[in-house]
Amino acid sequence: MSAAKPRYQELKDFIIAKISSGELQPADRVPSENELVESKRVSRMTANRALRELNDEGYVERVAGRGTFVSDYRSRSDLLEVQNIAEEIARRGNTHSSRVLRQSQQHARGEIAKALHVDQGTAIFHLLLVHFENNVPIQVEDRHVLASFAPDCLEQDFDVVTPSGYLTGIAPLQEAEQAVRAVMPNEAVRKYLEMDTGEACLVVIRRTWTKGRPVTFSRLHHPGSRYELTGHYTPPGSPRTPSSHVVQLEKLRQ
Amino acid sequence: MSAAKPRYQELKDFIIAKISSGELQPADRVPSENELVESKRVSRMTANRALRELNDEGYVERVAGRGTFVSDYRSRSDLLEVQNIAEEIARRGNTHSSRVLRQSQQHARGEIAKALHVDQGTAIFHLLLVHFENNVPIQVEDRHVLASFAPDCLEQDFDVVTPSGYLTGIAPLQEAEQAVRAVMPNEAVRKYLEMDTGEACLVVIRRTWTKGRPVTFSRLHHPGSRYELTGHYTPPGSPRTPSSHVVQLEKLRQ
DNA sequence: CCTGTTGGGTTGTATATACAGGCTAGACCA
DNA sequence: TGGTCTAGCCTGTATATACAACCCAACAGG
Repeated sequence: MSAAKPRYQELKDFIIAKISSGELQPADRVPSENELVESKRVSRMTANRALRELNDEGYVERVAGRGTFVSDYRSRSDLLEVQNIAEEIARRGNTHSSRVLRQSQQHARGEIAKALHVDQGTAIFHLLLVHFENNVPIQVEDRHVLASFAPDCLEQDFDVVTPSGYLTGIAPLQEAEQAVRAVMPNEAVRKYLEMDTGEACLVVIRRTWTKGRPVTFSRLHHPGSRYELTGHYTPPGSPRTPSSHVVQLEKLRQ
Repeated sequence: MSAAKPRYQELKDFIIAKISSGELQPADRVPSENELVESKRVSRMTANRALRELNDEGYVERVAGRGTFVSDYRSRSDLLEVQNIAEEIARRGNTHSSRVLRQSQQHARGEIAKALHVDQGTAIFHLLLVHFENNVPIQVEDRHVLASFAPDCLEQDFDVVTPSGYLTGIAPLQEAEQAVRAVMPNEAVRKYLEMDTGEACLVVIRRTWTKGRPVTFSRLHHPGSRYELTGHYTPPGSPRTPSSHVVQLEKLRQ
């Protein structure tokens, strides 16, 4: 039922389509609220909501008294929305594959128990994976999953892991926290990623949540020379309302 | 003129205050739209806008038919909003100081000219700084500022840099892009940060914008073992509307 | 030529009203 | 006792209307 889409959302999509197709370029003028009222037969409040949300999301800039203009906020940064390594690789036109190095059931301890909000000793399913981009090893993933969320893990053969980055039975990334740190890789990671000795490693520590509970805890190792991690930072009080400050500095727990 | 604050914003602040004071705990019920209409004497649309924006910003969760509830989204992550190293250090109760190692005028080349959207050869003011936390060197900053935005830089003595992380005459961070990569530090950085050989370095590449134009380009070097960079990732299609996915993986330009 | 005014267009906010649809507790019935 | 139904509350959306503040260009007067 496509009619279920709210009209303000249809308006937003209409304008986003014009921007992403290039019909509207950065700094171009976007139809005013009253123009949308006439052309799209909506009330001014509906047009207002559509344009305001597009402003909040960084697509356009609104200036009281002048009008609404396409923002170059998004084009300033060529950040891509990357949900997982497989999508990122696909976006580059390359092929993704992965292989399971180890699978076992373990008991949660220390950092992992804490991250998953469970007691020490809770059953955890552990996977060690390598992801390939065009058959070049590009990421070593160390994934810990709450066994209660993946009860059939040990029975299955994970010779090929689902490329979208989640195990069978686990919902795709709905929400995730990530932290990055620079470390020197251990022997195994260096071997699998074919890294030079002395080359630093960028480790993404990712925790995913399902229905309000943490269910996976992963360490994603990348060759530091090949990848970087980027984000966007908008301090509070800046013109854009959603608090989308994103990249932050924190002291490591000692 | 404090009366200039819109009523929907006053409503939002009122509820945020209750949440941050602890009067409202996660999963507690937030007054419904109609209750706010009565108690705060606003129209239902105004109450709706306040609650909807609080939902978009992750403070509350709304369920049609049941009500509005305090979210634990923010308490899940202990991320801090960090605008600059000085604020971060102050937040920990430590004292920040910094020292200028070098100051000079240079000409923009390559990466810096591109980042600042200027032609090769444009005048650039360059600073090399060390930041200290309780007199422990903790960050080496390599800052490039458009000379046209800081015309009096060379005349001044920057023996102590303004701790808020900006030069005299430059507005504080209004908007910034950051990228992170793991590298091995060069001799100077290693020396100033008192790092071990072989210890990786986490480099934040930061570009700040003022009035829509990039004005500074910095490299912030941290000892990889002491700091980490964290962010929050919310994939598109997730319940919260603002596209605040923030931490992303990108291939380095080769 | 310069300056001050004014009018029309634009966004920002606020209200009153209306209907649709989800959810739940309690009434009601078998 | 147990299942079903409904009234009432809640959010989600949409419209019509109103006023304030802002911006800019056109115009009038010195």
